[in-house]
Amino acid sequence: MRITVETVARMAGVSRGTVDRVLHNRPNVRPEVRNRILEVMKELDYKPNAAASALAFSRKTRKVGVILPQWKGFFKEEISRGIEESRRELNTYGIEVLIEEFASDEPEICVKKISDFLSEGINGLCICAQDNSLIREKIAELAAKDIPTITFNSDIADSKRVCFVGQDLVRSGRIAAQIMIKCVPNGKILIVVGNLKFSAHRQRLEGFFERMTECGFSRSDFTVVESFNEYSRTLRVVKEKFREDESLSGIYMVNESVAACAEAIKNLSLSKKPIVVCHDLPRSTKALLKSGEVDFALEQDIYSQGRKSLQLMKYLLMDCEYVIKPLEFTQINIINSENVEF
Amino acid sequence: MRITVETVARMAGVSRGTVDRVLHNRPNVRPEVRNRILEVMKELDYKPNAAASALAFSRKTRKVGVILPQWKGFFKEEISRGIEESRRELNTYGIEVLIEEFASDEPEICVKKISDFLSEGINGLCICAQDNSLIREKIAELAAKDIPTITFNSDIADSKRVCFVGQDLVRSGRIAAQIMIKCVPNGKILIVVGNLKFSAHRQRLEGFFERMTECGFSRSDFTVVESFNEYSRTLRVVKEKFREDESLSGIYMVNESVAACAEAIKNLSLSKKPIVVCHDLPRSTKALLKSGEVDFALEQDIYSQGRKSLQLMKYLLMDCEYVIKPLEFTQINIINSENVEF
DNA sequence: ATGAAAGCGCTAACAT
DNA sequence: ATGTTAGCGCTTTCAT
Repeated sequence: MRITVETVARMAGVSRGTVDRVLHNRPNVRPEVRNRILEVMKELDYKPNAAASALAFSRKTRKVGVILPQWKGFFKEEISRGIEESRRELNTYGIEVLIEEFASDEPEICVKKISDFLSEGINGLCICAQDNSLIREKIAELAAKDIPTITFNSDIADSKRVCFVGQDLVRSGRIAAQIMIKCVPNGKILIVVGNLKFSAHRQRLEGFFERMTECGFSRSDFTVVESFNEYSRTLRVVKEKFREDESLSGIYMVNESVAACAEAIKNLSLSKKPIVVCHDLPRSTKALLKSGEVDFALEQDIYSQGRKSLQLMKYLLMDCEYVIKPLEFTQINIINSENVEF
Repeated sequence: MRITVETVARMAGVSRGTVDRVLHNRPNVRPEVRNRILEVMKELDYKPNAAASALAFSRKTRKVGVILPQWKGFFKEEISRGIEESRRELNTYGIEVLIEEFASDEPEICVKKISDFLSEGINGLCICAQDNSLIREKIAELAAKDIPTITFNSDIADSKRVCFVGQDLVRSGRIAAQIMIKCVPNGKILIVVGNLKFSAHRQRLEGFFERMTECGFSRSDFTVVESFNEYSRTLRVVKEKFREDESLSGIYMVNESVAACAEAIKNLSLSKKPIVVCHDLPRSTKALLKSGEVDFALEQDIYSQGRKSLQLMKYLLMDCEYVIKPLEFTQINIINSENVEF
């Protein structure tokens, strides 16, 4: 015999309605009755049937808003794929997913979009946006109305968000360092960082230096340059640095212009190609791994980030017992020419 | 308005029952009616509600048998964790999961267990067992009775199984080679293989040599020894080889005695520790990664293998449109000291 | 504070 | 070959 709410209700001498109230920590149950039901549930090892939950829950429809930066290309595709996959599942639960994009340098527009969502009556928000005080305040406003926010891919620190879903940046830097240590045990390393104003880039560097220091390297083993994520500038500075110092035997790319770095190295026609470690895995980087111009890439798994944030939102809306940590880190995969997937 | 079987049925001027028949490719629908329904479904972009499916499907209960080798320790724990997680979900679908273990060197016992499952009336089988003709025949017998079999972790080649869920062994060897190439660009490499009679070990070696050759290495750059997965023997041969040839600067471990290799190297107190690349990630190897005795491990993700095989079995039993490939490869992760999880 | 009952979308048995 | 109908287990009004 299967154990259902009915079984529990009968055993506890109450109705299904009351059992349901206990199951979801809802009010209007006498404490003694609540305890009795809790005991029966434990005794029978009762587990609610997720399919039945979903179906019944779907009677009342809810809405979740998703805000994305108006990017194009790989990042957009991957994050959309994750969102789309979850959207399907959430629909099964009667949760509608609304998606809006905004130019990442216009936080006012972003806030406006959130306001619009609010008038549409959203019950939760998933947002990928650069840290900004206007947005931070808006999240506080939602929180005051009991509308949970989840940030993903890029966190809005110290905001009233429920959690952040994304990469552990410091750790990703440490992983990169560890790879470098094994491939370049004693040469000098060039670090090309996009922009030291970006906290994401700073955190990666921090992790990288942290691990390098633990392994006995010192600051003098590294040369750091900022590329400001511009192709031509990157091309130029990388070439310059290699001409200045022939002993450079590794490059760590903490920036978005991986292709420019690769190009620079190609142009230099060095006697020994330096080891290249970079972050993220757009199609261009996949090609560079295959051609051998990049040796290792650390993947963000943007797809999972989109998916997981909506998934967690679902739990939130259904008040499941699932415990959500403030930082929900996604896996960091090490990719080389042999385990890239196209 | 939500699009349900009802919507489709009305639009096509038929009943829900007929729509359901079309949805699951069941007989007794006139071809013209079937086509009309198919068209309406496409037009409305109808997607069945998974929760409702699961719930209704669960009315009739089915059974799936799982056969595992009687191993202890890490492998067992991980595979069980995967099976257990899926078991929960399958229960939601009214699918009962029966689990049996057998000593891996006694295929007769294994066949007997399958027979027992058969009398219990299983509707599908997931099996992890070494390739063996007795088992292969048994799988054919099940197939004749329309009971699908899925092999996982270790395949039973050329059998009537629906698919194999596990690692792409050749590819895992290639990934190992690529790491070696970057860490040991011109030293010699010692390859410690468990047993050349194991096709799994041979396939990994094949992939390794394949990639090495592509990159200009030749057979003379490698020394291969068989360890027969015995601790003391491994310890001895590894020491021997290093004493014979001081230029060895990398070890590729295609065997189960990673700890023995690590021990050997420690004992030798070489001036420069060789780079160590190995397969699988039991707790002992995690510790060796942390301590720096092993540099890279290629993870099998045994957990996912257990989970995925039951997941696919569910699709099979529900005749979903999901397309199952004969080889369902699981991800191969590269692990170093900084991305191990304990 | 608790109970009763309707219904979520689908499947399968039964009826036609 | 097709239609009708009774649930699957849970949530949520509405009564009491």
